[in-house]
Amino acid sequence: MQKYLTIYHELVRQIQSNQWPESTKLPSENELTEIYATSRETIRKALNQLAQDGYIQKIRGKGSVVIDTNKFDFPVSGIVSFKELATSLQLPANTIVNELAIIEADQELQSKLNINLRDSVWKVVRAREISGEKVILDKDYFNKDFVPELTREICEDSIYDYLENQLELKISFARKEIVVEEPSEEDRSLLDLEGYSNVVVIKSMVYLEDTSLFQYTESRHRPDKFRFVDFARRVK
Amino acid sequence: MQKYLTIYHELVRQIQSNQWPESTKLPSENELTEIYATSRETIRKALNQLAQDGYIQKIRGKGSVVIDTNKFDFPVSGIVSFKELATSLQLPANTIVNELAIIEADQELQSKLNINLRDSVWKVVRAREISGEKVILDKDYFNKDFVPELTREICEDSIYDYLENQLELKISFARKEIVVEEPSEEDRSLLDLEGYSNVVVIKSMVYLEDTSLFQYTESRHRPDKFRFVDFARRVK
DNA sequence: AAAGTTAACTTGTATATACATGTTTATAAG
DNA sequence: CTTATAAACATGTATATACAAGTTAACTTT
Repeated sequence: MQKYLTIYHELVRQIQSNQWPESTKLPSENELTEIYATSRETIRKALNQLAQDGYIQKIRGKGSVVIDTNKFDFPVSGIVSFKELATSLQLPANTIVNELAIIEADQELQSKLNINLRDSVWKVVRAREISGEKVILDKDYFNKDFVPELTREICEDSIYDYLENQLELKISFARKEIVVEEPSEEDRSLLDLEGYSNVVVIKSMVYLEDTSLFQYTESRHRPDKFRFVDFARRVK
Repeated sequence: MQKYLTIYHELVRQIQSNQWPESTKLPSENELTEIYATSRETIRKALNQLAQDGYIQKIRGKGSVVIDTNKFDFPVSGIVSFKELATSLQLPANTIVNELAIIEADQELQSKLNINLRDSVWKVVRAREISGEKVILDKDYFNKDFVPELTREICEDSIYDYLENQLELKISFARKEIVVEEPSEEDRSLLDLEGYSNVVVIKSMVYLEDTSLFQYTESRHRPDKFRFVDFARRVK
């Protein structure tokens, strides 16, 4: 593994375990250079990643200050599977597979997945139950060229785990859009909507390392259980 | 100005003006090194920033592929003032200042701004009108230690412009949270809610370069006019 | 005691080099 | 013509050096 990523993960672990508490400073770049027996540029790569991800603020002349990472605030930005999220938050979560089928792309899917009309597409509809309430409906569509096979077992566990570790797809980046919509008939029948008159919808187009678009997803949330947390930097 | 940022901005401009269309490749790092008469590391800094911001995908052995940047999709992630957003989207926008006052912090503000009870805080309430409809209510609170003075004129134009260019505050990063709430009485009276029974609320804590917290903001949106667009990378 | 100056230390930028690793193209062998 | 090999080229990582610029603390001067 790469040195700078190893150091990055080590420092993340240390910050999360409160070894460097909030508003204290990390060792200086020169000190870290000695601690990890490496060059300053390698340390700087790790520190810049920490700053990018909201763990530290680098201040010229002073050092790297640890900033408050609310450990229970889970960043829903980024690309994170439901299983990863549930595991990391220790949620009592459960997945119900409502539908698993190969369909032909209609005009809408055609544009969302950038394929031809009537191309084959995997459609997966899953309800996510948290503390016994069905509050999220995930509708996934996969270009069958990249995902030839899918089973109910995979969908009940983790599709991303299968894609990355079995199929060895390199999932790289996504464009996301969050909007509020009226619940569809499907939402009403598959979710415990409790009378809420809106759903929050996260629409994602997910790309592989070679920039090919392989997945379109709509994640439909009951509004009272929806929470999106983000870290942002002012652009220079 | 720094070379790598100059090159970054130049390449952003070129991509946005379609000089390098989507799914074509930028010149190689070595070619860019010659074009800009600089070192490869400097070029790589600029390219890594482009990748981070979703303009290109770097592929080892191949090159830097331009990825589709929907120019009309404005990223609401990041820290962007309403005026900057309206200008860049060429929106017919207008700001109405409903309230401008110095108040004493109550318990809630105390925790949101990390100050003492009864410390002085600027409170600004502004409705944002787009195409003649009041669809966003921005409630800003500023720690008076950092913002001693505010006028109605500043609030009608751009507070951020004033903070950065007049007061020379270095706005650096923010933690954001998006939730859906029931409209308050204030929302109902100051917005054109048109019967919508929810508002989307973006709560932000904004920090300066030296990690001091100086602003808390609630941006309250009518759900049909709310749209959040984001670019995300899968973490390694 | 207060103010100014310097020295040491911090992060930021730019450059250069070497090698690793993945991709493509041209060439040679069968 | 097909396959295998090698060369050229692409990005990725690690290291080293030099200097710029902001911060802090010690020291000197007044």
